[in-house]
Amino acid sequence: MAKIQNKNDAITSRDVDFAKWYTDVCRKAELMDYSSVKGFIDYLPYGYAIWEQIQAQLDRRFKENGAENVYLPMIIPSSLFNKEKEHIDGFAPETLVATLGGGETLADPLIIRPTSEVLFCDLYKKLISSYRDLPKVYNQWCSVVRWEKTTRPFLRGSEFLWQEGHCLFETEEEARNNAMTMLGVYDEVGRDVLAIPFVKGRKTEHEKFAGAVATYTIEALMHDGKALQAGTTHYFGQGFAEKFGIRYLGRSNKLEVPHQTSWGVSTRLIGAVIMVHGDDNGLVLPPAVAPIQIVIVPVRQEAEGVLDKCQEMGAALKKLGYRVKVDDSDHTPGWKFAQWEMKGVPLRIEVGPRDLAEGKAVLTKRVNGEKLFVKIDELPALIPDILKRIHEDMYAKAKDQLDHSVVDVDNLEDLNEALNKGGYARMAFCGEEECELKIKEYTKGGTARAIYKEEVPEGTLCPVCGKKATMVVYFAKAY
RNA sequence: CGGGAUGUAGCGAAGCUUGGUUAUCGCGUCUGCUUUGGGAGCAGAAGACCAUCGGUUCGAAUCCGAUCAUCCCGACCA
Repeated sequence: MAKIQNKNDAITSRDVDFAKWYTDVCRKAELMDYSSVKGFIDYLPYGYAIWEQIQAQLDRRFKENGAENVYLPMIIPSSLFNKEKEHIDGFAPETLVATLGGGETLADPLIIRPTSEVLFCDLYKKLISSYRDLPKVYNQWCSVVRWEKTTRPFLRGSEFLWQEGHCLFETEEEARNNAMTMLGVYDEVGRDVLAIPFVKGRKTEHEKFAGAVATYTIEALMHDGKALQAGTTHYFGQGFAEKFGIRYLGRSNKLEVPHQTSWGVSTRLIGAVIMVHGDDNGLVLPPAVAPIQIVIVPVRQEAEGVLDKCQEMGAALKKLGYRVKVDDSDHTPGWKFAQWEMKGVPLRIEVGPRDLAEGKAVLTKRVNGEKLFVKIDELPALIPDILKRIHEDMYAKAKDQLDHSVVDVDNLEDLNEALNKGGYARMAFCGEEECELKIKEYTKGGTARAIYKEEVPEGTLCPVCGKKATMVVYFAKAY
């Protein structure tokens, strides 16, 4: 029987206080710590290792799609930043600006990048002169700073780690395809790596990125019923390129302006993993990003052969490429079980004298507590399938929750009721900003997350203004 | 940025109303012995400029002011 949990180690129940549960998990799974500057966090090894796994998975796919990595400065001269009016109107309120250098006042204050559109434009202006220089598919891994008013670990920080792809193409078609391709990459990483299903689609005018022609998004559903924007891709048209004077000599010997895209995901994905999969025992990590995929816990490790067997199994599994930890610390087995559950390790293997005698081991899946009794000799051959099943179970669980949350409504009262329950509600509307703002006010925070369909049956009216509806949109309350 | 709450050892708290020797307790940590299949037991030990700065006072964790940080609820955004 489970003993009474140590009060100090217990985390707040998910259903009692979801926000508290979230921060408890972040702290107690040792993902991060608060730094001494508001909104800036210390990434601890276990949390950073998750990010490294996510990075590796994304980076490989970006490169498969033609991306090359670059690194641009973290500061932008304000004179340069101010070139694109629509863009700075979106970002100016949340920039951090350096005004002193070496104790001297800077004539042109330096903005710590909140995003690097203008730096990429500045670079591309120098690099592009012929259609032969296109396309350019550059990506940057870096951190950006936005002076946020309220912050939460991984979900919203004054500084966050991300990647930003910035690309130039000859034609609108190529550029639009790139925005969709990268949205597909994000969606795939969600499905195959993070075990997170997304709602995806174009953003409404009101929600789109400052300076973009079109913004596309992937939106996840958290366990508390709120949506989380997990990544966006943008088609910029030629707006930025024109402002920054990027031109090239085209195939017909005329000066042309390239078509531009950008795309990004951030450490917010870590927050999504926590809030989609986590439970009252702590973190639950999908095998593909877990810093430790398998933890081996010896039981009565001082007994003849137990620890040796564990080390031997650990070494064998490591050799096969798995991330394995043999916990030979002198805590009790019960403590270790609880500890590694807190940290979300997908698979636990227990080996004790009894198992040893029978040549077996006990396997426990973090996602559902399912126990398997397997022969130690057969273990290496069974692991791939077991981890695959864990991933599939996690995805199915999340997909089920997402699918069950979606309801179709056709008036404001039903929309409000649906959004208060949590999850997504689909409703036709006209797409006008004014109506979107009214919806937000009426539902106390409901926003358009993504466009579900770009067309509606003949005669469908917007429930807000009564004019012709033009689209069906996923609405939700969001982080 | 508005409303609310909080800040005392690595963690969680008591003490503050009504100022007064050496700041209390639990967990964790360290040492030793016994333990080990769901957060072990006993014994001993170490660990705190009471968030920061300033003020009131003979004397401040305690009263006053400012600042900083964290959490929650709004408004704003990845």
